[in-house]
Formats: sequence, structure tokens, C-alpha cells
Amino acid sequence: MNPSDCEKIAGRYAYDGLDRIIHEKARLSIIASLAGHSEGLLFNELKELCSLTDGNLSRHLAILQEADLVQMWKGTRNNRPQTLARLTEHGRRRFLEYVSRLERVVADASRLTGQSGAGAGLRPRTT
Amino acid sequence: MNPSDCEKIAGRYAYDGLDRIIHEKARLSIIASLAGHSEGLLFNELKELCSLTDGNLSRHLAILQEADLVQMWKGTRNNRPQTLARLTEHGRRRFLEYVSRLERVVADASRLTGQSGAGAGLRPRTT
DNA sequence: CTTTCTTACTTTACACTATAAAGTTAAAAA
DNA sequence: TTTTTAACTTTATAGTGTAAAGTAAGAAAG
Repeated sequence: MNPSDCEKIAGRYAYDGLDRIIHEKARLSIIASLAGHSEGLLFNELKELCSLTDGNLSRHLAILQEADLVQMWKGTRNNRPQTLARLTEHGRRRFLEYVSRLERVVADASRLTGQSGAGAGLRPRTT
Repeated sequence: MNPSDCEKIAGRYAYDGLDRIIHEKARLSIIASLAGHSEGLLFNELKELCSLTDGNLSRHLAILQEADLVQMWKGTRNNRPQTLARLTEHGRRRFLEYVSRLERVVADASRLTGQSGAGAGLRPRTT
């Protein structure tokens, strides 16, 4: 196959690998935070790092836990309940997979630079 | 500020710049396709490249047009109506901006490689 | 020439989901 | 013992992605 042909194959830009659960902005924040902190992060640390509200963070963590991407640990610090969140090994792998797909998006985008278009003689839509 | 401190600042992983309109998977597909084809793409070409249904593509194109990221041109080929979609200059800029934020996500992720965690002596949650 | 078929979309209705407001539990302070 | 604060959880809602149904117009068939 001619290399330039791959531009035309069906699904070339479908980005199937962009895992829905990870792709959501808030959860991407959470997972990226956790990826950089293998020892885990406390609920409030995550809240700050990701600029999320309590309820929002709680819901997304539940979704991530459900999907076995994140593991939650309950404990106490200074007689206060504390929740520690950590990436699971599965979550780590899924995230790395996700990122490798992201890299393709970025690579596709670099193709944009330095292109200029030519008009096709069609009239602009009126509706 | 110590470089290692930036890991802790509030909002460090909020990824505010991840434009909601572009971030959506289907629209990211569409925009990336268009970014690589400055001459524009026909409705059916986009449909194929992004593996989207007619209705789906139509809705997302309308949203992108509304946001002035994509421009639509109506014309005819072989006595058949044809719609050509193209990135606007504004859309091109917003996409490049978006991609530069994506690159940060990818950069953050590279930090993941080669880290191993240590347990914190907390018990696994039971609920 | 008019009926059916195909093409190229658009509109609509539904199911899903992200979000924040309200609720809960328990320790600490007053 | 009442109030306040901390640390979440649950719930209600508004918003959104998706596919099924709908539309318009040219082409083919009879």
C-alpha cells in the first residue's frame, strides 16, 4: 500500500483506542495525577490538583473504581477519615495505552503545520 | 519556587485548556481529519474516516459550525448535493492550542514510566 | 409521466452522564 | 450537649452523544 493511501482508509481518524472512561476530562485529570504519584493521593490532594468539587471527585472516583482503574484505601489521619486513591496495575496499563493513542492524535496534528488550502469553487452555505 | 513544588500546586492537573468542544472523541476525529486536509473533506469522506453515522456526523458538524471551528460549503457534484467541511482559521488555532495542551498530558504521562509505589499501611476499603 | 429507489443529509427522541446541591457521619470545639 | 467542621456520598438535574426516523431531490423503472 502506498503510504499516502493510509490517509484515506476508513476509520483512519476514528481514534477507537481513546478509552471513553479515561478520555473524560475530569477523569483524565485524576488518572494523570495518580500516574505521577505512585504512592497514591489523598481525596483532598486530588481535589486540589484537579480543581474538582467534592461530589464531582467522589462520583468520578467511583466510576474509576468500578472500572478497576483506581483502587481506594480507607484509613485515618489525626482521627479523621482519609481516603487514598491509587492507580491499579490494570489502570496503569490502560492509561499508557490511552496515552499512546493520544500521541497519534498529536502526531496527526503536526501534519497540520505548514499547510495552506486552496478553494474548491463552491458557494458558502446560506442556512 | 522549587521545581518539584509545581507538582503540588492547585489545579496542576486540571487541564483547563482541554477545550470541551474539541475534546469530545467524535469531534476530535473530525477536526483531526480536517486538519490533515486543508482543502476540506466531503461529508461522506468524513463519515468514512471517522467511522460515524450520518446523523452523528451531521450533529457534530453543526456544533463545530456553531462554534466557528468548521465552515460548511454547499455545492453539487454529478447533480448531487455535496457538503464540504473545512477548518476555519479560528478552528485551526483552537486545535493547535488544544494539541499543545494534549502534549502536556503526554509529557505528564511519561513521568509514569519507571515508578514503583510503596504501600501506606492503610486497609483496603470494604464497601 | 408518475411511482419507486437511492443519495445525502437533518431532525428528533432517548439514554447516558457530568455536575453541583443537598445529605450523612463522626470527631472536635464551644 | 449543642454547634461546628471535615470528609466524603447521594441525589436531582441539566446537558449531550447517538441512532432511528424523517426530508428533499435527482435517477431509474414501468
